[in-house]
Amino acid sequence: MNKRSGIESKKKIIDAAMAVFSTKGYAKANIREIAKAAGISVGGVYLYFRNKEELYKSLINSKMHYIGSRLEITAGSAESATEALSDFFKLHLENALKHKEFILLHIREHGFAFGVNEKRQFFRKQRTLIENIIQRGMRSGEFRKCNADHMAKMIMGSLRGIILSMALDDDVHITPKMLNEFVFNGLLTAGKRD
Amino acid sequence: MNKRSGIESKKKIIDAAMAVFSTKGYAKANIREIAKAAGISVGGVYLYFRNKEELYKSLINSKMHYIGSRLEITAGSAESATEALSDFFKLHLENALKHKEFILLHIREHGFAFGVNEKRQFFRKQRTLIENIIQRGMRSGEFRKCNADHMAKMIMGSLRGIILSMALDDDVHITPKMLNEFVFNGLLTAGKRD
Amino acid sequence: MNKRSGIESKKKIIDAAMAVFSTKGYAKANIREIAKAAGISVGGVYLYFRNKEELYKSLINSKMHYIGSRLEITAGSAESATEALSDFFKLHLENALKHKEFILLHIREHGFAFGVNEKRQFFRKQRTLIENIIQRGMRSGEFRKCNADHMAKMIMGSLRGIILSMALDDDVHITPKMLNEFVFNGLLTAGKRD
Amino acid sequence: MNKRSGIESKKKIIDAAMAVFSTKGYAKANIREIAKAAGISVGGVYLYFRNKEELYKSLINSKMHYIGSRLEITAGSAESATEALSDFFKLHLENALKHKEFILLHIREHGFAFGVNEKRQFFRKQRTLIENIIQRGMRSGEFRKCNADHMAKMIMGSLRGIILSMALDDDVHITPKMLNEFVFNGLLTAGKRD
DNA sequence: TATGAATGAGGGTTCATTCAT
DNA sequence: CATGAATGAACCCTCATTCAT
Repeated sequence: MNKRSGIESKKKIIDAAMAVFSTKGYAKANIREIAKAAGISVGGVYLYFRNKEELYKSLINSKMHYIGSRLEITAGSAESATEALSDFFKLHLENALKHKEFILLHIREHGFAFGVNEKRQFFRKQRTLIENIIQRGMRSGEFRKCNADHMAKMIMGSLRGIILSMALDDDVHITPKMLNEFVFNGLLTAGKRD
Repeated sequence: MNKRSGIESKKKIIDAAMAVFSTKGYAKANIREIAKAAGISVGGVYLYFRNKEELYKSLINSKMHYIGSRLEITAGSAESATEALSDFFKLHLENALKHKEFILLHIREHGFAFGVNEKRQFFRKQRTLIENIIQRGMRSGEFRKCNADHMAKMIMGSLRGIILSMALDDDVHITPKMLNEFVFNGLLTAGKRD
Repeated sequence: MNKRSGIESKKKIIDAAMAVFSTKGYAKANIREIAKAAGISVGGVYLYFRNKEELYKSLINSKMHYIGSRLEITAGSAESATEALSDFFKLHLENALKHKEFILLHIREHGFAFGVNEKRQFFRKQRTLIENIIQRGMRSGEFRKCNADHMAKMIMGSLRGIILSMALDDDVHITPKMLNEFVFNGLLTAGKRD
Repeated sequence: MNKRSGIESKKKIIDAAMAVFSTKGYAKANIREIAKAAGISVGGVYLYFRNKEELYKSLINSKMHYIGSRLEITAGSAESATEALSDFFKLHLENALKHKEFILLHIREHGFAFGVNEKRQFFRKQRTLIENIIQRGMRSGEFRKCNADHMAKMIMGSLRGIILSMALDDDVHITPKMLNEFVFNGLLTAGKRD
């Protein structure tokens, strides 16, 4: 019965839950293990979270807000669309490395269970960000003419997939530079492009 | 009750399991429901599969082999690298639409539970396919010089992510044409490319 | 895993549940103990009853219907109101002895938990029966003039209390004859009555 | 926080416990709620009562002694047995209205859990009181000859049941006058009595 | 082959009780 | 005296798995 500040305990639980949930997924994760990993009793978990679902949702939301806010802030301060998109990639890849386990959990349970709407919103927001950058790039002549909506969807999808690959496959590591080159230049030789 | 051939029963179970697993995920799916959906008794399932895990793995493998083989076969018959890659995309996107529920299951449980190695192998095989196409394209002068390994990883990642987006987000639908344009031409105006 | 007929198992559970519930009350009774007493596994209980509450309600209802129906049937066949009431008492006291443990449970949880309405209805029905007999008795001149509604309530209350006493206090045993004498004659000497 | 005298706190707890226990029954009542209702901390409860059981027993005993003593005192001062019994009924019915919630708790948990002996003793004492009154009445010629022990048991049982009905069924309200009439005169027309 | 009743370990959750402050 | 975070045993319920038929 070590006395800890409530905030400290809550934080410990969140960290432990993150580890366990992302390793096992929501359904297979169990409270006993989370409690143990947090160095707290089973009942202790229920002091801070009403139930398993609440704990999970709280986890997802807080992390998503944290990441989301960081991504938003940096988007505006770029000089050109190219640079903005480049920054966007850089941030996402950095985040991917930093929150690898969250990414896994996030993707794994996406579309299932709860918090679906929050997740969908998160991705949609990111997509809108990209779309805006693309339109800016087309206006400034940096980017070729294309359907910004479609392009944004593809780029966001690609980013997601690349991040997923990095999280899942140990031998995949994509740097911002590589990603830039890929997205900006495409695969064809200059002369072959339409 | 009804005498069925073993193969018939097994097939029914697999189909039912696919539906249930992809809807609920591995952990929340339960044998009772699968049996019911297959029109068979609970015990009947255990006549064909040693346990839940076995059933799941068998599912993943059979589907993965089926899809994988179809993808492999068609890869060789293209006239140019550009066409080969284009075909590859087309096939994958078609598959994605056709086996949407499998894709979801596949991604959801990827990296967790069992069958991880089989899944990894599947993706690696696909990556190698792409890598070969890229090298062929570079030799023929179709594609610009780049690190084929890196590029293959990025393309495979992108493809995965785009397929994932299509499966998860109702408002995302990417056509082969859109994907070609994106991957081949990149985002920059012709003049801006390096 | 002894194979029993479903009905046999269900009956065993009901008997065991009756014993445990009436000994401990609803809240303190636990499924493990009921299962054990029924010679069945915990999960087995849930094969026949959706949950603890369902088991309890099923118990109460079936028993109440059984007892209620027996009481109803015999009420009509009496020659006089005196005889009818006398029969009514006899039946209730017999029931009390026969279903002692149920009586305890019934009273204990009355007004609490679930099945309250069913219980209330049961008592109200009994009261109406008595009221009818009283009115018949007053019409025939057997019974003195009184408020039938009030009288029925008092008689039903008395009966309940006497049965309760018999169930709770080991040294209380009331025979139909004693009860008749009490209810019919009252306590006063003949000359003192108004 | 607020310094209170121990006695004040203890009283608050007892009142709160009475309310909660009688609403939910012993098993479902919980200390947290009692503490809250008493405006005291959880730990505070344990300063005055060793545990839940102790609190409950203390509750029952104090209330029972209080009620019991009031009933005893008034019993002696009656001029006739008829009046004594009448007073007895009046007091009990008054008590029933005044301590409705206690009655419910009392009956509900009677025969179970703890404090059984105290409860039994309480009722036995009341019964003895009635028995004495009956014998006095028979000696004075007020009451007809009967088995005083049996009669006392029946009267006590009836009283209990009537009080129970009043506590449980909203539509039952018995006045002392009604009860007197019932017990003293019985149901039969004067001429029909034996 | 096929059935489905039966098993029992294990998971989510509650709550009486303790104790550092 | 008083607090309330922490504990952990015990409860209800689920479900993969078995096996007598």
